[in-house]
Amino acid sequence: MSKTETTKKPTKAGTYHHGDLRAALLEAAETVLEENGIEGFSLRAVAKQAGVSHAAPAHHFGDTAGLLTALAAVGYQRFMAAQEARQANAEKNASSQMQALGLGYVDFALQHPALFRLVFSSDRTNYEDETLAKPANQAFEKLVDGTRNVAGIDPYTDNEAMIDVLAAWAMVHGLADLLNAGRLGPLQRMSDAEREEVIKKIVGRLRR
Amino acid sequence: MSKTETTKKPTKAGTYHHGDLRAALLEAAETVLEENGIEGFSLRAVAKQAGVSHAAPAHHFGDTAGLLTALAAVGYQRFMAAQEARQANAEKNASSQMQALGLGYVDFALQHPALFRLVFSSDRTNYEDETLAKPANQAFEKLVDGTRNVAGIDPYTDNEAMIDVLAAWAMVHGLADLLNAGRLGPLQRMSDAEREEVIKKIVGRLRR
DNA sequence: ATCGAATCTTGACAATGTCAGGATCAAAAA
DNA sequence: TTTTTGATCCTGACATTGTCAAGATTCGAT
Repeated sequence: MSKTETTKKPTKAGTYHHGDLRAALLEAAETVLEENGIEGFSLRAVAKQAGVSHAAPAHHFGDTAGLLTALAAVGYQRFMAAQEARQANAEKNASSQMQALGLGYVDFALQHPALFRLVFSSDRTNYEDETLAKPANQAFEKLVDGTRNVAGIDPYTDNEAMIDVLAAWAMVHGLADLLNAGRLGPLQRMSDAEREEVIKKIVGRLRR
Repeated sequence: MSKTETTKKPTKAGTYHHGDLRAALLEAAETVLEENGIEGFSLRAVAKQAGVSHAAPAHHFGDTAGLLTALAAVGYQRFMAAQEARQANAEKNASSQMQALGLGYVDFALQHPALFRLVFSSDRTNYEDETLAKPANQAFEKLVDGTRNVAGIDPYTDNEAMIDVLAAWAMVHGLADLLNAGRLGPLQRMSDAEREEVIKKIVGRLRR
């Protein structure tokens, strides 16, 4: 950014070294992913979007799986941000906060469809990588916390409460994934408000 | 099969024309899909597996999306077969038959993981194609029928019953998808019998 | 028996992921 | 200040992929 202009300018910034290419590549990757979908994702398209050579990403992420793994970690930030936004606008009692988690889950799927697939249904991410496993566990912990507050019991010590956790996760995830896949035709064409009411009713089928 | 052996033998059958290449390609495609996963799926690998030239599939399916769409239709046959197998071994009352639908759903996901993804979470299938839309609707009708038998009301005329349909679908689909993605660690390492008990408990959270 | 259409092959092209080797730059070492 | 070392980024190459065009082969109807 602050470097003097050199003769050749292989990058937008005019410097041979980019400065923060890793972050720029992640941003470009998110753009390419949302535009082309996960099956049309291309490493070279990411490089072009970032204005660097086609082999540049390898130095920061290794291969495609490495880049997609790092991008999935970013996806979890978007995911938890969507949930926290819902929680901030919801009443502070346990059950409203729990419902907000579910609505945020669906929000994320609808606002970032390709990222949602990358995070939850891709073979090209490596969950053994700590940079991805950590936010994934954080997101799960939010669900466990919410359930603990509603049920009044720690799911890690009470099996029935852990069943509640898994049931809530499965229900909301299935709803989000089917919506994302366009498999719930009538729901897709509703207004946001209408759809939200139906979603609340569906999730309301979750009882003990 | 019954043709006389010709001099050159570009195909396994020894004939220039294969006879039923379309079916052979579908079979090969299913093999390649389960071996390489959906993201490693390759048209040329399918052709090689079937013993024909790399461009042969185009004459029967157009492009990759065409082949995958036809393969997804096959997937729905596997899917409904898994459900019917469960129903055949279940008690004949409405609620047991409904539970069997769910268990068959999960069976399909675990027995055909890549096919499951192709059917439910792929951008490369065309649901406007009648050959795919038809079995998809058939599968949905099985769910509607099951719910009608349990609730005693037609979901197409009663909104609450349709909510039941969607809730059951979302719950079971989410469970199957998360299991398929390996995101439910503890459940994965259980024996089939143990896992089935937990699954029944989770789905049991579905009440009205 | 012949002709047209369907079936399948061969060859080519652009695009892709990945690797090897070289160019450039920043910052520590001298 | 100069040198050096390692990180950063580029160029070029290769095998693989999907798709198209054109030719070869076979089937079926006339």
